Amino acid sequence: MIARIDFQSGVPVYLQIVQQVKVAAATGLIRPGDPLPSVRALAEDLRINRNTVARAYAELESESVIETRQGSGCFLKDGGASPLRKSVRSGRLAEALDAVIVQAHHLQISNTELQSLLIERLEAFHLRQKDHHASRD
Amino acid sequence: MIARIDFQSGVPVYLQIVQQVKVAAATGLIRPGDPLPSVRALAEDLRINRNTVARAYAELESESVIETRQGSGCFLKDGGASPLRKSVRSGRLAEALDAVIVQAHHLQISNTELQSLLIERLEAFHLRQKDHHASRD
DNA sequence: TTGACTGTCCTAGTGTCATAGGACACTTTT
DNA sequence: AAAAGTGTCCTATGACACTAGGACAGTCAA
Repeated sequence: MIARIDFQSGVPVYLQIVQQVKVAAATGLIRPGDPLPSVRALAEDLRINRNTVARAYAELESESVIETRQGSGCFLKDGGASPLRKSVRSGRLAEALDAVIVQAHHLQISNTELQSLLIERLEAFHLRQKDHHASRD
Repeated sequence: MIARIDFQSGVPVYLQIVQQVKVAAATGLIRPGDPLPSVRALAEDLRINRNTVARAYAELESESVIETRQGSGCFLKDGGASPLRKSVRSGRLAEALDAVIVQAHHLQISNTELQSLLIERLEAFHLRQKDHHASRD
């Protein structure tokens, strides 16, 4: 199962799918070339409408995360050179980080704690990557 | 001016106001006890409806960022002890960081670059804080 | 008290999200 | 060629979020 939907969260279902596919790609649960579940199959698993899954996949394709081939399915793209310039990519990430910094302030979490937490989460991610790698052998 | 609205972004206007008030509070542009612009005044400045501002302020009050007094106005609260336990607060921040990590992966930005960028943004924040502090003297 | 300010409630219009099902084009397997 | 799988497009519908304007309620100073 590639995704779990939280209907209480208020986050649109199709965006939850988008995010979780990205996580699966980032952790190596799915790899470049791997097929994603078919639109109908995933819709049935999650008990949602085909069109909701289709919308998520369309969004992922527009972000160059996946590739869809009419009639055969959707596949994870290999993360070859991003179409965006480095400065643009850094800028986007900077915006996200700024938001996290503000959130940390209101959660009364210090800058050093924030940095430690980032390292901790990065290590957690690395563990998941190794885990997925091991289960392929 | 405490906020600028981007009508193209797709982010609800009231959430943009919420976020920017939090930024203003975090950087010290406004301080505990300071009055916020009145609902009508800010609405006129931003050329949006009163209720949109009112909703933003209601959201900020529910998060204990500001305090509203019927008839007299809205004021920034002092960041006294958060009602949430430390573990809950760390957990929330961890979720936000996880999202950033995934985003970084798809932007092809390495872990070390991510850590450097965080430090860079923290320093930028610190500069803004000192700047606002100086302009009060 | 009066007037001008404050925030708040109520109702309505507009758009988005998700659901639903039918029809279509394409690919792969039989 | 036929069947079964794939993604895509279309329309309709219901629920909810967002924005907006009018009316209302509390506060403060002249």
